[in-house]
Amino acid sequence: MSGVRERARAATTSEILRLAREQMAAEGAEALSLRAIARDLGMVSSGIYRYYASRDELLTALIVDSYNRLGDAVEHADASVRKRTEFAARWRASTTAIREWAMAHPSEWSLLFGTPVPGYAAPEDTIGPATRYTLVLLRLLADMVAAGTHHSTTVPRTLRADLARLRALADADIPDATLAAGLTGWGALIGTINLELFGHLHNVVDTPGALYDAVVDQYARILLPART
Amino acid sequence: MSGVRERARAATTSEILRLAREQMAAEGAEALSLRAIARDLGMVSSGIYRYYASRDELLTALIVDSYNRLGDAVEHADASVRKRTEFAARWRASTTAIREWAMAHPSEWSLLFGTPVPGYAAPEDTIGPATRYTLVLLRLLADMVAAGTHHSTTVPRTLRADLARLRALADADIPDATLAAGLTGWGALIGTINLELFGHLHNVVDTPGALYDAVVDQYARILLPART
DNA sequence: TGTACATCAGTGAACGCGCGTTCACTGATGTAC
DNA sequence: TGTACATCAGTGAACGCGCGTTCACTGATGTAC
Repeated sequence: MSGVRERARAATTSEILRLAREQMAAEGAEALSLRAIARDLGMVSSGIYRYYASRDELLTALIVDSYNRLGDAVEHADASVRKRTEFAARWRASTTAIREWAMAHPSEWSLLFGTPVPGYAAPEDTIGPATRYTLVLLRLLADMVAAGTHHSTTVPRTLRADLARLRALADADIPDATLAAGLTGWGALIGTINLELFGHLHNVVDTPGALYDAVVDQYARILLPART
Repeated sequence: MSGVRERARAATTSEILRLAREQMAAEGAEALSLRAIARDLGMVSSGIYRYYASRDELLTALIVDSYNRLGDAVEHADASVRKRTEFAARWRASTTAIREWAMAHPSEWSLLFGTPVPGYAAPEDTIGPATRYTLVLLRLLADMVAAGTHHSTTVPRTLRADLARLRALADADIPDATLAAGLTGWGALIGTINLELFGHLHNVVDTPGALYDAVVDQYARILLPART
């Protein structure tokens, strides 16, 4: 039987995650404390250990959960574009979803894309969820290539092995030039959001959304134009 | 008189900074502890307060110091290109210097470009040093424009006020399109370094230097080409 | 359907730890006359 | 050049704090017969 106990356990487990997210939002990702979560739960501090064996394990759960939420958001945004051949619309929808998720969940974004928590090493479990939002973009590139888009930039030779691996991950025959442009775009998107969230645009750019849009447009121009 | 006392004081003050940097390198930027620094100094913990009034003040000093070191590195790299009209060489030298500094001082980079320390608000003193490395790039743009380079991309209207302010900062008549491309390039450079330093390229890109070079080249193509 | 036992969520006390900061002090270095 | 006083670097003890984790426990929920 599934049982009352099992359901209560699941409920508490996800309540812990919820409170942890709430606490991160208030105090920052590194200030996360098992004792504080227990306090919020109305439970004695040692009780948490029925659910997570250590602080690191909770941290891993949080990271996996956050990557999955980001993945959900981006997948949903891409899927919401009905005509799958409207590549520009899909690009805009997916990339905009990334920034919107970041703005809505800044502390979770910091957990994923900010300074790694000192002493914490992400286990393998995080890899799958971490690639979800990137796979949306990779698939978009693959669809574009299948539809005849191509790029002709030369690519540094040393990058080729890496690009071959990416190609395997995407499971589609995306040319090096396209993949390389995708990678640099990835850095630009994440970087622009980081600049904004980490305060570097204060007194520099008052409308960070417009700057992000400019980046999105710039890479749209690089990635989308040439067809045969 | 300058005096022995004064010189000893200056020596200790910068020794504290040196030990703080060393500690950050070992333990991460957030683990920085006044007591640990005092221990390393062979001084009782309260002694530190003769030199820095609080942890925040030491943090500020560290940030200012790090920005200045980064600024030194980038300024020096740009200045090392004799022919000031070799814009491509200057661009490559300056941007490469940024990544090299980051790789040589990862914890200081995290302090500057990673998740802000929770509860810490950077005071005004940090602004000047923080802009030094960006001013190198802005001046490069200004020199290019003065030599006849121009860009024709359309720029989001909302960004124009921000760009006007940047123009004032650079004290040169750099067109909106050029400034906008510079801003997106900024995000791409910082973002690519962050991806590398924060571990996102593990199992994705084995030669992060090549990826960074690709970004540098890409923005060289965007920023440098068209002349009249 | 009822009883005997096993499971396991949550308790409460304790461990050892390191932290930032304050405070009254000592004793050496510097300054004014 | 010598003395009297002021400055100030560094001491040592103490404050109150919060943390992660362990451990033996109680009592309610679930399971097997």
